[in-house]
Amino acid sequence: MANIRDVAKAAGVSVATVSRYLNNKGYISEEAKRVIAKAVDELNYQPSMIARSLSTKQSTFIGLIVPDIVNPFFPELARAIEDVALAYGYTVILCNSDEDLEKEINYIKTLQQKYVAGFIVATSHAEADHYMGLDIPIVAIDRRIHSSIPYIATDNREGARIGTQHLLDSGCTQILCMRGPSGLGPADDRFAGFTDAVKGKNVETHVIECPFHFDIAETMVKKVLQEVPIDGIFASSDVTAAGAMKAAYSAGIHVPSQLQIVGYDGTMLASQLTPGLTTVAQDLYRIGAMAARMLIKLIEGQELTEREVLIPAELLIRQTTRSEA
Amino acid sequence: MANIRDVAKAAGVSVATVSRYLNNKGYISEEAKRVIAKAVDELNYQPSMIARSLSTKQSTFIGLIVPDIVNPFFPELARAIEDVALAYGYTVILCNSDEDLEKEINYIKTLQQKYVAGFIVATSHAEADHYMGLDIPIVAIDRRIHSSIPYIATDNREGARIGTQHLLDSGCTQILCMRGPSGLGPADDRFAGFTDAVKGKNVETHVIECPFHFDIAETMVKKVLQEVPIDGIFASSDVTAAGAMKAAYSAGIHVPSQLQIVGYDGTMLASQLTPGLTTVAQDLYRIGAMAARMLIKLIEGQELTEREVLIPAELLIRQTTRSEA
DNA sequence: GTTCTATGTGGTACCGGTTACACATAATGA
DNA sequence: TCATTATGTGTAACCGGTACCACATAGAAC
Repeated sequence: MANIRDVAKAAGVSVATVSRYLNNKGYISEEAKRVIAKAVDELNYQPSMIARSLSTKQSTFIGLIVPDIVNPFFPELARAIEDVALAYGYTVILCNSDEDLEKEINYIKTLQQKYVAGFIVATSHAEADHYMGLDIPIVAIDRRIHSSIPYIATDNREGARIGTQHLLDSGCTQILCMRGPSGLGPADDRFAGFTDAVKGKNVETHVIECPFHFDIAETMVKKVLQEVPIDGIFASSDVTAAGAMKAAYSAGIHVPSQLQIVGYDGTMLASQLTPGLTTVAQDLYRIGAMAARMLIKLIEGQELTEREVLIPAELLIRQTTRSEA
Repeated sequence: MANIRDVAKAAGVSVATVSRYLNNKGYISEEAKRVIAKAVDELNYQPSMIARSLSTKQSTFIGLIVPDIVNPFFPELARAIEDVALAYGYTVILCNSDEDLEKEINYIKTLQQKYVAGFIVATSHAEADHYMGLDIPIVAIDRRIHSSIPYIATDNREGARIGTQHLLDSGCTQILCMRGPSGLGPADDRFAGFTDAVKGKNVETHVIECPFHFDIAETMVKKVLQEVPIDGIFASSDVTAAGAMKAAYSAGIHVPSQLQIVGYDGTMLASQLTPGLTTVAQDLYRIGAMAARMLIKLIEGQELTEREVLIPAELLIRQTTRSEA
């Protein structure tokens, strides 16, 4: 592979001029541009990003740290991030943290060695110390890390309120709330939204704390259905809602005529279930895209207009609820 | 951040000795090791991978090119690749090609500039020219690129045969095969497996060609159900099977008593549907892990024992089929 | 005519590693 | 005893860019 000196020689100019040409920096005559362009083309020259990074101490890598890409919540986010990163000439590095603090710290260390330009992080650790020291831009998605770190997420509280309200509007009077793990920001927010919606209303509510896991959700709901009469479920994720649907099916309870269910997330899963799952959809793509744009702004030294962005959620009414009021 | 010269100075040795220490190469005295280790520790020194790459022309980046990470087939693959990459000190770069040749070529060019060590590619382009020239190791997954490129996939033909046979064993006599796009390797193989299973048997078969898309599958199956009597469906993906389930539901046809369905892939979706989808599971994690291990072998100059690996598929019997023979 | 500024170009130190080579010294073998 | 080999270390060129600085030249301003 040709290097910049080869190009300079072929074009009969200095490396400095070639470098200026490549970066559109400083003065270059039209004649020089012409002759360099020709040389670049003839030699099929591609500048080495590695050498450039070494020299500028900057790179075009973005580290994306997610708990687990297999969780259907993250691929769409990753996709959005990748799309805008590509548009701006960046490349994304995928890291699965498994919510493991040590693994996460390790990744950050490794990627720092590789000169990543910034991080987009979805994590839930209370300890954010390891993020504070490093002088690399960071944007948090889904879960807030620290007040000093820009943060983008769905307006979970309002989203959950809307979802629960829909259950109310559809005639539910005995509602089960499958809240997510307490202590986890988004899960807490959604639970708060649920509470907002039912407060003062004439409904009986039951609450269980359920991890975002299909099998566990199914088992827990099965048990609840045997013990308490329920005509509506607000699940704080599509996966747990799917578990609830399965539990209802096993118990011979028909959805939505006997039991109505609202999920949360708006993943593909919700649309592909039978019957289609009514869910509170997060605009995952928009969150990811915005996070990427913000990070790139930070990387390129621009000021952020907002440091905390809440994206509204949208209720997608499908077949697990009876929409007539 | 401290560099190697700082460490050398602090330890009172030369940079060459420090470099040898870092790479476990050549002779170093125990005394030198001790004093360097101390300096490294005190300065919290981390070698720059960028500088190392520039010098050695090697990197620890692996490019993973998939059509779309949102397709539930790929996250698990990506996860496996990332896991073994991490174990070997590599980092994976995520690229979505959208099956777009130009985008793919662009990615390859960009990543070459960034000195990636190798590629893992899931693509379906007939033209593999752009992969031939580059002297970077490549491993293909799911879809064969070229005879010269190592390839790992599920034994799709045998998998489809098993899945179809299960339908036969469960008493189906009028089977619809929802085959994938013709010309696409895995889809063709699965169709061949279907044909293997029904050949010479006393069954009536119908075949439709259906892209791996939920809505389209639903629409197509709805139409078929109106036109032909069917008691079994072999879908060549879980997503299309899910579409078929929805179509059956809309038509008031009960699964599995009136219609049995077998999917393909063994994604999360299959297990989270109600009723649970019987499916031919690919060991995605194993495919990914093996691909990564093969690629790393290639990168590190080792010989491959096998250049083509077919991983057996496994039938997961759930509730969309009646297992009694 | 002199000073200033805009335009254009080249030389080269530097980023932070690796490694070929030179040069020691001690131990081994003939 | 002398040649050979194993062990240990340092110097400096090199990887392929960037960018500071010096140095032209030409036209404008005074």
